[in-house]
Amino acid sequence: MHIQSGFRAPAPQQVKSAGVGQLLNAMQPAAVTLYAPDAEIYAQGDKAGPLYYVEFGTVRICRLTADGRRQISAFHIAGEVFGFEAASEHDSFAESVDGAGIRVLRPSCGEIPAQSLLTLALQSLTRTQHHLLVLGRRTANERMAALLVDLNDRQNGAGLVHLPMQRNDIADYLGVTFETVSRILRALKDQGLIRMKSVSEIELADLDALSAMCD
Amino acid sequence: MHIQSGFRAPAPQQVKSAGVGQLLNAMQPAAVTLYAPDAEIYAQGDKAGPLYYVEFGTVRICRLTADGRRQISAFHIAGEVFGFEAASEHDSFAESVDGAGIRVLRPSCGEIPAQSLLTLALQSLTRTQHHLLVLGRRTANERMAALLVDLNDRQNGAGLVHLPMQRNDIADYLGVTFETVSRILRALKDQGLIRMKSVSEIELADLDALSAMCD
DNA sequence: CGACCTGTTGATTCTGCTCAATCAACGTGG
DNA sequence: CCACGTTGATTGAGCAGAATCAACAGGTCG
Repeated sequence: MHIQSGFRAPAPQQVKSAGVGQLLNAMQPAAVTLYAPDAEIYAQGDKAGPLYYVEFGTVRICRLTADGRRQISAFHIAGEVFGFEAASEHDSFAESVDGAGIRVLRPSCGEIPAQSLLTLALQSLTRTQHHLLVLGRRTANERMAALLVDLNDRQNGAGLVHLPMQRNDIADYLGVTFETVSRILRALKDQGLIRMKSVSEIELADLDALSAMCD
Repeated sequence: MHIQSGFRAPAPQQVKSAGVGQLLNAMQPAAVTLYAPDAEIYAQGDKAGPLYYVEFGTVRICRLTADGRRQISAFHIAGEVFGFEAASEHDSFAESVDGAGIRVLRPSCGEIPAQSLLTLALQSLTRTQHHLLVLGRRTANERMAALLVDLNDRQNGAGLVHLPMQRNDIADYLGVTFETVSRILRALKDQGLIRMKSVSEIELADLDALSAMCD
């Protein structure tokens, strides 16, 4: 369930990803829709086509195995676009993580600007390939470090990382269990690499060391 | 080192992936270049731009961690196109697995057909996301089953799979060690799911069971 | 207050890695 | 033709990292 809303973005400076600007111009975004935490944005099997622009909040893109194991392939934060798919139906599904504001971009008048869409798809591909390396060849500690460094880069880069998602989501993104996430954070804290201001606020005390852990 | 060659494709029926046809027409492919096994096609840091069409043989797309661990993000076989990248430089590298014949597609006359390129990029993204699920949430047995079923689909689908790559490559694609690959194949054989005609020829004795292992 | 949810921590198990030996296939040179 | 070295695949023994099972603490909300 999602609620139409005239919500305005609380984000002070809206940093759009490269290529997003053109797309927004060409596709005249709809009003912002607010999705409650864990609300479904689109489901596996839904007709693909419209794209989604994150005004604020965080979105997770997921897949399930037949027996219910979940893998989150990406988190999308404010300023990013998601929802493009090769087939006519979505084969992954998207959910709001923490209450996200989304604008639907419909290919209504005129045609889809393939060029800027291509740019976004290639960026997404690059990041997914990088995540493959993380899941295939890194230890749990290194995976966690990779996430923290990545979030730091995508947030203000000031060394204070906000985790909008909970442990379960982090676990399913990193391909480990949530207990392991907890233990890894504890270990990183004990090593002095991070300081935990709160459950969802982490200070990267030694950014160099963390970066070195993930290339 | 690669040798210019007037090689002709030994593949009897050349099955092009969806979207490839248009691209080939628009980009007038160059002559086939033969790459010896393990020969580099492009390196990390190389200027990106040209695309590559696999005439025959197999190509691997790789990334390395700082300490040398390798992850293969994809194998490309005859009829597929690879080499598109978001940035201006490749951040992964491509090598011939078994002696591959490659045509370079240069965006020479006219501009790149963004629409068909987008189709390919999205297909690549979909497959990479699916592979993420395999690496993040599947056991070694399931990963091997996934590869066998995938190769079977992309080859003739007749239940007799040819492995053009060696154990080391399989391991780095599946995110396990080559010893584990060996053991898994042994286990699948003992369970009667596969029969090993040779080191590189595997008969899928129970395709249903193998498919069930990976959704 | 009690039920519930999230996160943390502990004890134990197990999957897959590491280290290592063996074997088969091949090519080379005497 | 055969001894030798090399390379890839298989197999074994022991270990370690992460999963599983389980208990518990803190916070929120009815």
